[in-house]
Amino acid sequence: MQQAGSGWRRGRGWTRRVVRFIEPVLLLLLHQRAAHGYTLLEEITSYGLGGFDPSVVYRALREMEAQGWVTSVWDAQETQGPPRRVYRLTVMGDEVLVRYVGDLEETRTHIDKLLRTYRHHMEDGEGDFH
Amino acid sequence: MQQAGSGWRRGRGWTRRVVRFIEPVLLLLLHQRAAHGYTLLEEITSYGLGGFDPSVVYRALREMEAQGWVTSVWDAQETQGPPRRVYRLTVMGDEVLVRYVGDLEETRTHIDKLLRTYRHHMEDGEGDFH
DNA sequence: AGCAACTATTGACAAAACAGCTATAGTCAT
DNA sequence: ATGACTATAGCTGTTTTGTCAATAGTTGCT
Repeated sequence: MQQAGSGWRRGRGWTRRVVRFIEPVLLLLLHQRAAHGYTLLEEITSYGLGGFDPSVVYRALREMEAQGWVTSVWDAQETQGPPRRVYRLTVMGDEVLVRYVGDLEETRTHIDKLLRTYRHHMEDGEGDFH
Repeated sequence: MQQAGSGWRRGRGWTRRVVRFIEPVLLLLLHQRAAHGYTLLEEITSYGLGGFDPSVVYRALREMEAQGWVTSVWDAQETQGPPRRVYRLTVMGDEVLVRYVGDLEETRTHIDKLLRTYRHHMEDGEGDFH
């Protein structure tokens, strides 16, 4: 417990924002189209994720497959590089995505409330510290 | 790794939504007014937190005090029950709150993007699974 | 033929995050 | 005194998450 600065988010990786955010993001991307791990690795950057080690994505995919949310097959067409797995959403994965969406809507509601309360409190002339 | 149902959020506690969400919530509440741990424990429920063990809140408060974000004194007026600590935001805590707010705005942006993409994809007639 | 660069995947490890349980203790009403 | 309620702190175990290292196929140079 060091006292460096205000201690704001000391440490390394801070790409994470919401608990298990990578799962709904991957499910959504696979909901749109089947894809390889490497492709997904690039696409998740649009959701504020990424920048971290590829193993994070591959692990998430493997775990989701173990849960039955996605299936994978080796890509038939050997485009370039080693054989790649093509991940595809299952019906169960589709259901999980729906639940994740509902969950994230709730999360957004709470974040919104915090942000609104903060701004509202600021406007009341409490902007200056005590 | 069990296969119970779709495995949706199996386990115990799931009050958590955003990483370290309890910290900005506590900072915001203390920004509004100094308070006791027990009071805060009740107030955080409005932000989707709570339902968990009180030790979670007290631990968070102690850690934030160690970081210098809050200070505490024993309450002079012995209202009822054992002596209570009154927590108060420090200037540093105020700064950290500002950064947390910015961080949460960014988080909300990403959640919004996911939710928008999902709905947009649904409207395109992809509502039915494959 | 050899090697670097790129694509792809997996496993092991370490640290951070987090909640539950337990212990302690003061006050108040019965 | 005893149980209920308020209040705080310490310990422990699990989950989550990120980094590093290992393996390996393909392509393009040289």
